[in-house]
Amino acid sequence: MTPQRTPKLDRAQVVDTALNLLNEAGLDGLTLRAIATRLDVKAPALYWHFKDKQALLDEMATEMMRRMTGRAGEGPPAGDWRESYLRTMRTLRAELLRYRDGAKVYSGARFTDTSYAAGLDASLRVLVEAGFTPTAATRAWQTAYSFTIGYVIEEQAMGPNPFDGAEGYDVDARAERLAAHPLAAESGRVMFQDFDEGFEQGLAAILAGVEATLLG
Amino acid sequence: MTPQRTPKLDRAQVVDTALNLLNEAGLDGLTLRAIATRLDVKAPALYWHFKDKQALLDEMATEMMRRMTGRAGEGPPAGDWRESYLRTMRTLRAELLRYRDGAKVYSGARFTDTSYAAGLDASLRVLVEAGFTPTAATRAWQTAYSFTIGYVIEEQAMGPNPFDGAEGYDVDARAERLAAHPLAAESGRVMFQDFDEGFEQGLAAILAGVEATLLG
DNA sequence: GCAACCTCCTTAACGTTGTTAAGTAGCCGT
DNA sequence: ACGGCTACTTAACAACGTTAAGGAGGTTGC
Repeated sequence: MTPQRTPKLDRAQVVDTALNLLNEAGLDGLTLRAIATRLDVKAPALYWHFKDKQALLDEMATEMMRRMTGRAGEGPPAGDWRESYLRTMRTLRAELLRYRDGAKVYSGARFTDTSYAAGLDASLRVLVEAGFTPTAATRAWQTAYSFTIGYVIEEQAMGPNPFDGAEGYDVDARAERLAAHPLAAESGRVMFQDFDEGFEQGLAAILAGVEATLLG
Repeated sequence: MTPQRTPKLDRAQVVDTALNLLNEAGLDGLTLRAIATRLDVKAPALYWHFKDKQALLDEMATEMMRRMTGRAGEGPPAGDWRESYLRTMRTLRAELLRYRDGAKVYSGARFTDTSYAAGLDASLRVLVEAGFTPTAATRAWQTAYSFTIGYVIEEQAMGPNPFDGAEGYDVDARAERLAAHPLAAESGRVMFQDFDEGFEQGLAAILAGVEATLLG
């Protein structure tokens, strides 16, 4: 009589639904009851599959990471280490941007398995084969990684929201408030307007600096 | 008879108490009721001074920023732009590290006034006077800023907690799990062990890269 | 000298959240 | 046919952010 309910529920299905809901409702709207309703289930049912909400968030972050490393292998093989390095970080940013508050969810979580290790290992190996010591390769990776996370957090907090139609930070109003500090006022237009360019220029600078200071 | 209650309560006092509580109880423990109890007041009283909890968090972030820019002017005057750039970011990191979950609180908030503008303007002016265009100066600043925020978020999530005695991420256990990926395994020891060095090396790389790619 | 008023707080309560306890329908092996 | 596991439901709890209503205490107007 009831239309037909999916007979079982598994972790992957919960995670997928939660990621979809994240995009539509944001991190605030991502409640266990809302997720459960989408799955045609009551909230406590989720506790059969996850220890608590944080475990679900951790699994969501892990799934984001899996999709990211899955995507990193696509396309023509990267030429030198520079191309590989840029591509890894661009893919990371793109994946974080695919979800509303993606960077916040991602940075607040711990991975639930070691599936990230293969991708990380491959990225580091490219650097080591190009002449970096293992330590220097790690520092190079970590530097661009931290930059990307920090950048996207700011971007998702301040930029226009592609999921609902929310406007971004009002840079003109900001510039007016800061009229007494012309450089600071103008900088808002640079920082909060073209996020792609800001990311690319920052990443290019880091690449150049890593090459100059960390490559043996 | 009662020991003596401060007769009035003002925003600054609330913010100061909240920042202290943040260090002792963490972001999870930072509830309006807990803050109010410390101030010898009931929770709804806080709504007289702040529109809602986010407004209090915004004010806390603004206060952190004020303490940071206040501290940035100390010490001998910076020599060249490089020293100024490094000092600004080191001060930012140090201030974020002074509070438990400091980077999370800071990055999730919007400033409540324009008091940050003077410090930002000064930092940018140093760069412009050194030959950066205003746009390039902004990008240079933004790159190191994003890196610092992202780095400290990771640092406070994974590192040992100086406030309670919580141990950091178990790097040896991690290395064991990742035995199949030796570079990834070893990288954990580099990334999660000496956070000061990781920050300094990343910042040095960014400085060099910014000089090479953004300085006219 | 008293009433009106504003400031700043309290008491009480509401709706929502994550989470736990206890029970139950369906299936599976024996 | 029966016990037991799996996967859920119903009911409830404590804690949270927040709002409504009211009250104590000083200040002002007349």
